[in-house]
This record gives sequence, structure tokens and C-alpha cells, in this order.
Amino acid sequence: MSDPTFAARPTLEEVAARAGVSRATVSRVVNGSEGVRAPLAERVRAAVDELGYVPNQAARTLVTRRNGAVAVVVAEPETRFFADPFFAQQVRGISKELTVHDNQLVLLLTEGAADYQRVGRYLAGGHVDGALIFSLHDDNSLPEMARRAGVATVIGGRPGWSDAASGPTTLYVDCDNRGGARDAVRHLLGLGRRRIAHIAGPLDQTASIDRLDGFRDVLPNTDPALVAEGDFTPEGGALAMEELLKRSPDLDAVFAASDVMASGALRVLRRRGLRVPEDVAVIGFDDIVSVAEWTDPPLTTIRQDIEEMGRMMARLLLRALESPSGDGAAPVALAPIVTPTQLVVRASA
Amino acid sequence: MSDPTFAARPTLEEVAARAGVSRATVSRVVNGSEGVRAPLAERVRAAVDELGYVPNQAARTLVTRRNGAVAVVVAEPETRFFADPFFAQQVRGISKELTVHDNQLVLLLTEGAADYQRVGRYLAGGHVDGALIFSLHDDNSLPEMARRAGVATVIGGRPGWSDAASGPTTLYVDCDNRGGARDAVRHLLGLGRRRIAHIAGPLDQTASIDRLDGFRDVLPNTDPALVAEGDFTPEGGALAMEELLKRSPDLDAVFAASDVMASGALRVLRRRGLRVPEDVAVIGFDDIVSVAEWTDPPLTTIRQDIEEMGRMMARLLLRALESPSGDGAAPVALAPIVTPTQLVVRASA
DNA sequence: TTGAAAGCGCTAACAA
DNA sequence: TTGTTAGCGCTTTCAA
Repeated sequence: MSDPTFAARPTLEEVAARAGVSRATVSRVVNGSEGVRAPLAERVRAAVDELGYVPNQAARTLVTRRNGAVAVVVAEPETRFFADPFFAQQVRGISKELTVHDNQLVLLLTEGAADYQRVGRYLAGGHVDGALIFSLHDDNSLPEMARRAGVATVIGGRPGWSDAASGPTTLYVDCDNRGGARDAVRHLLGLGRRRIAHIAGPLDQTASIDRLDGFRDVLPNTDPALVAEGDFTPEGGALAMEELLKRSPDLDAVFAASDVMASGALRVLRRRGLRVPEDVAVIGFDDIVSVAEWTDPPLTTIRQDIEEMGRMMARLLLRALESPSGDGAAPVALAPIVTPTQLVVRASA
Repeated sequence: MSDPTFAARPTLEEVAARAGVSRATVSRVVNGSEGVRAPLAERVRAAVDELGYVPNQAARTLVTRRNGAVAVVVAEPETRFFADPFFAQQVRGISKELTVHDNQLVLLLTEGAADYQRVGRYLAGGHVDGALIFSLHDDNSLPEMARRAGVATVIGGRPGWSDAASGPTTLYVDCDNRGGARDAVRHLLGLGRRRIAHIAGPLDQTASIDRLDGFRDVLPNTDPALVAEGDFTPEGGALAMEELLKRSPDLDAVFAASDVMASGALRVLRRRGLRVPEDVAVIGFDDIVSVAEWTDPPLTTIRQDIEEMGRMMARLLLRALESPSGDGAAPVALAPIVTPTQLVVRASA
């Protein structure tokens, strides 16, 4: 072994020997527990520094049953996960919050239902203390696996299934999709628009459904020809826009269920020589800054604080981990979170 | 405990009891090792199924010293990491390859040098078997930490420092940035362009330097006014383009060091009423499909197989983990990998 | 306040 | 081929 790299890492035992104390004492100092006299503690700390001691996590986990790690499970083709800035921001928030609480983020990407087995085994293997699941479509098999594995879980976005009467509350974090959609449509109405179209997201996702519901709350009698389904990509937004223009050439406003789709719609409008917002007002959803501020014209949209939602997911999960997890004692604030949205007016509407 | 969730997970011991064999035998069956007679093995497997036994990873790690997990460390503000599709694709490739080999991906995001300590502790804590590091700027502190922690490492992109004479080879995966840049410039020359400008990436990154070097290989006497530095964002590309047009209004081609910057440049050109490619030919680098195919006009670019590079990083690391890691025996193919690039002609040049 | 000792669940010699 | 046994490095009673 010429490589110093492979010098065995020091153990508690060695630190104890060096400091002339017992393993137990070192453990106490390292874990910051009370009741070690200052000078002794000092000696231990010195030994730790000199040896460059770092606790072995596996050994610790074996006895504490805590990993200090949380899985982020994405039940979506990876393509989609990475293509969509929405996830990125959310993961960023999660990462930050976990870091603050000294937890690690284990990323579990699934390319389809075939990978669920693997995820299930992983969760059951006790690698992680909890899971944050993005299960976009109406499929609860992943959360169900987590439950069976005894892993606390928080879902990103309102799940499409309803809790069985018996089961515990499913924790999730979502924004007020429906309310936000209402605000969007009202804004367009306030601008005097009367032929308002909607580019919906894929209608097997609750976010899409809720936004469509919000749209209909305000415009209950909308001509069905004024609603087209996209897929949260720019291409999908463009296609939907073309469809809408074909069906209703007289439309004077569009509410797209995401900024990304709105950007696709804007391209189509420009290509057709339609002016935004003079001829057609356009409003998006999300306020993905890198998209909304860079479209031409910049996009009016409904803002949700995506990164903050990520933080909330992590925080909620961490809190669930702390909680007694018995029946009676179930304590404060272990409930789904729905965050408010906010209209951001730029140039497109 | 009303929640079935918290039923203690079965241990090897319990499986052994149920199958009427010893723990060792169960372990052998579970780990697929030879030399267990078929009927016995069958009985064990049955017990495993009935009990829903899943091995406890912490216990296993404690004795095998293997985690089956690899860290992906990103030494870049998270903003950048997520904003840039380049990373996304690379992580995707990594994730796929790790999955195939039953390894997990632990994502370690750092918001700045302040987080390095945390990463260092994590690596030293034996959580992971190896690390894939994206250390974009000319800073080797993260790889150095990994080395000290005894964690095998592969760098994403050619590192900016050179190996100390003594040290082991630093493993990395990169594409042939310099050669790709030469191809780009030659393509523009072949189109008859003579005033060719370059929008470089941040010049503290080797990828930027190498691409600039490639540009200069072909055009050694370029007017310095024809080179501007960007930052790999669309905004940076736009700014650089404006600067170039101010300094050299007669330029007839631009080679941008990334598709994302090229997209910013295209915006500026369009705004100025310059036609692409008639007035100014534009070529990018990367072939980020979601960008290059969606610009107006679609972008001619230099393709690198980013996802494949991610896979290669993972594969190289896994191979390094297998290898004896002593001195003499250092075996096959444990060397940096440089992948070829390829010109992709679309409409912009 | 400190130390001794018993495991956590598993793998891997070594014996049988 | 199977079982017995000794740890892996740590935390945590329990005694001193």
C-alpha cells in the first residue's frame, strides 16, 4: 500500500486510547452529551483532532436506527425530471433544508414501474429514515411501498387518491393550484378579455386538474373548444396553442397551466403574427424565472414559491421523523401543507 | 403502536429460525453464494418471502466496508447546477449506470466553500464507496478531501491542476473540447466566413479554456476584439454578443462555447435585425437538444454525448472500486477518458 | 462523572 | 455442505 489514502480510519477505540479514557466517554463528547468534565472533554477533542477521527456512520446507524439520510424518489421518466425546472427548484429547496439538519439526500430515479421493486427494496433496507416522493400520476404504489417499509413519507403535490378511512393521513405539500388558476383567469377578465382559452397540463395529474377546476370556477360555461391539453413541455404548449387557434381563431387570451407551456404558446402566436398582449393576452403558471423573464414578451404568471415548497417538504418529513409515531400522542402540525400563490404581472397580460 | 408500519423488520436470525437453519446459511442464500444444497436453499428462500426479510444495510456495511452508494458532489452554487441542462443529463447517465450495478446515488450539493467541510466529513464518515466530483473551477480542494478520506474519485471534466509527480493519476471524463472547437471553426471557415468571433465560457474552467484554445488553433491570429467571455447562461451569451457587435460590427460568424450561450446570442442578433445564418452564422457547443432544436433558427453545434459521459464516469469509478488499489497490480483501463465530439449541422450555420 | 459490557444485524473465517 | 463463533464500530444501560 503505497497510497496513504488507504490508511485505516481511526476508530472510537483509538481515540479513547489516545485520550486515556473509555470509549463511552469519547462517544459522549463526540455526540455532545452532557456530563463530561471540561478538562476530560478537552483531552478527547484534542485526540479527535489529532487523529482526524470521524464516526463511522454504519456502526452508528446499526445501533441508533437512524441514518441521517432521506430519499428523494422520483416516479417519472428521468427525462422529464431533469427537463423540468420545476423539479430542479424543488430539489434545491429540499437539499438546503436537509443540509441544515445534517441530513443527506439520496436520489432515487425511476425510469418506470419496473424500477419500483428496486426502490421498494432500498426503502425496506433501512438505508434512509424517510422519503420524499414525487409521484405525479395517479399511482400510489410508491407511497404504499414506503408505508410498508415503515419509512415516513411526504408527497410532492396533492396525491390523486384519497386516504383510506383507516390509514394515517398522507402528508403532502402543494400550492393552491385552484385558487391560483382563479386569480389568473380573473386577471384576464379584468383586462377585458372575453374569449379566454386554457392550455391544461396532463389531466392525470392533480396539479393539472386543480388548475383546470380553477379556470372553470370562474368561467363555468366555457366553450369546450377553448380547452386543450398539453404535457408541460414547450412543444406540448405549442401544439395545444395551434389546436386552440384552429378551433377558436377569435380567442383573445390564454391561460397556460405552466410557464414552460406558455413559452411554447408564445412562439406559435409570434409565428402567426399575433401580437401579445394586444391580440392575445397570455398568462402562465409557476413563475419559473429563467423562463418567464426571458420570453418575448416577459410572461405574466401565477407565482408559487417552488423552492420554499421543497424546504417545507423536507421540514415536514423531518418533523414526522421526530414525532412519537404512536397513536395518541400525534402532535402539532403534522398535516398536509397548501401554500398560497401570487399573481406576477409582466408584459404578456 | 397501532401502525403496522412499525412492526420490527425481521432479521437474519428470525429467518434462520423459521427455516430451521443457521444464520450463516441464510446469509449464503441471500448473498447468492455457492454451496448450499438446493432443498435447503429453497426452504430459506421461502422463509425470506414469508417474513418479507430485507437485509439491513448498516449491518452489512459495517462488516463488508462496502456501501453500495456513490456520492455525486457538485461544487457549484445549486442555482447553476440546476439551471444548466448539461449537469442534468450527466447526472442522468450516472444514475442509470449506478442503478445497473445496484449502487445508489447520494447527491451532495454545495453552495460554496463553506460547505466543503460538511462534504469532507461525509466522505470521511464512510457513507459512500466513491465520489463523482464536478469541480468546475480551478480548485482541487474537494478531490483532495476525497483522497484523504480514502474515497475513490472520478472528476467530471478535465481538472485544472496537474497531478503532483507523486500522486496517483486523477481520473476524469471529458470530451475533446479542443478538437470540437476546431471542428466548429473549420465549419464556419468552410462556409466562407472570415470575421469569426468567439463567445468563450468562464475562463477559470478548463472546458472554456480548451474550447478557446481550439478556436485559436485554427485562427491563431484572431483579433482579440473578436473574443468575449460569457458565463454559460443565456444572459451571459447575450451580453457577450452585444459586446462583440459593438467592437466588431462587421463580424460574420460566432462560435459560442455552449448552446445555452448561443441561444442568448441569437436573441440579440434577431433584435438587431441581423439574419442568421445569412448575415451572421452561429454555432454552439454541447448539442443540448432541448435548446439547440428549439432556437430560431435551430442551432448548428458540436455534439458531445453528455449522458454517455455520465455513464462513463460511473463505470470508471466502479471499476476503480473493484481494482486492488495497491501499487503494482494497477490493472486495465484505469485512466482518464476523453470522448470524441461531432459536428451537428442544423440551420444556424 | 466515568467505565465496563452488552448488543445492533450481519459476514466470514474456521470447525465440524 | 452446514454450523459456530468472532468481530465490524458504535451507543447505551448499568455499576462503580
